[in-house]
Amino acid sequence: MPENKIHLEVIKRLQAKGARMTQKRQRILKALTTFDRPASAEEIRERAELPASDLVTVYRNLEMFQSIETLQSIPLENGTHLFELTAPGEHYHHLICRKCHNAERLDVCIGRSVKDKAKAKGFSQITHVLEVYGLCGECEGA
Amino acid sequence: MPENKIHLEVIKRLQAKGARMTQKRQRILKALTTFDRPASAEEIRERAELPASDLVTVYRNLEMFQSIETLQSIPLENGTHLFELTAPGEHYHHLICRKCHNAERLDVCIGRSVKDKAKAKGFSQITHVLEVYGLCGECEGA
DNA sequence: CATCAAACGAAAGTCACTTGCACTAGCACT
DNA sequence: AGTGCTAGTGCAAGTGACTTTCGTTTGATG
Repeated sequence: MPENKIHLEVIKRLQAKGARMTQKRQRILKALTTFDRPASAEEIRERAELPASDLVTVYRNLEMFQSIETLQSIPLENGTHLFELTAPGEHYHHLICRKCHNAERLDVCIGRSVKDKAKAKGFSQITHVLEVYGLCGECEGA
Repeated sequence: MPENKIHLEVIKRLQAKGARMTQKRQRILKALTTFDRPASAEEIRERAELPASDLVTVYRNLEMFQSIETLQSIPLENGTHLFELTAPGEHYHHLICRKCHNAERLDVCIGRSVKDKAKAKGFSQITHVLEVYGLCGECEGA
């Protein structure tokens, strides 16, 4: 999805929630579009050229983007997260280097069968996480 | 696997690492065998009848059990973890209520295909996480 | 342009987990 | 059984990724 279209879709979804498109929000969104891999909150803050004190604003906006289903949070093994823009309502799975945090998408998804199973057991509001961790070729030697 | 056999297997694996079977370690291991679902570090501490100040010992032992591949750490959406004994070298996937943290095992595993893909991309020491979150029937109403 | 809730900013708080260090206790070897 | 080595423990303090509070600013709407 081209950056421009993402932008419009986000605005539409924000309005539907009674939320606004502010300057900071735009900068954070724009920064997100420049990454070719999932990034940490701190990396996003830097890329958006916001001062360190604005990390709180970054977190609040990441939460907002998640709530309108255009951002995905990817858990790392140490309990922290990386973030990545998604097509509205979509999500992806990744192969992530546990050292350098480089990540690429994996074309596996077990969403359907898993969702059916969970529903059959009386669960609602079902989400799932599937991430693969390892050491990439470059990090293995070091 | 019966509790007794787990115990022996754990001792064997500890010895292979030059680690000891101490009293605290035994209590924590025993406590782990009494859960029928993954538990938090704090729950494990209580079940092992250790004082609050011994939470650090619990964490250290959980780490040890993970290193000998008899314990699995299950990430929750909020960045915390639940822990569960496993058959040596095995791991499981779960359907977890994001409110009450009740969890049951799911008989899905994508380990093989995922591992092959990751290896093909030059990764080593590959692990993966697959967890399904939702609201269970009981928690949905509340 | 006025209004007013959404968003922001600074500072302080939370909480799961980790670390440093002095003390204790398994285990191997007499 | 005793002794020495080193893993393990206990306490206290530290870490770090978020979260909350509250007064101020700002963007959409009329």
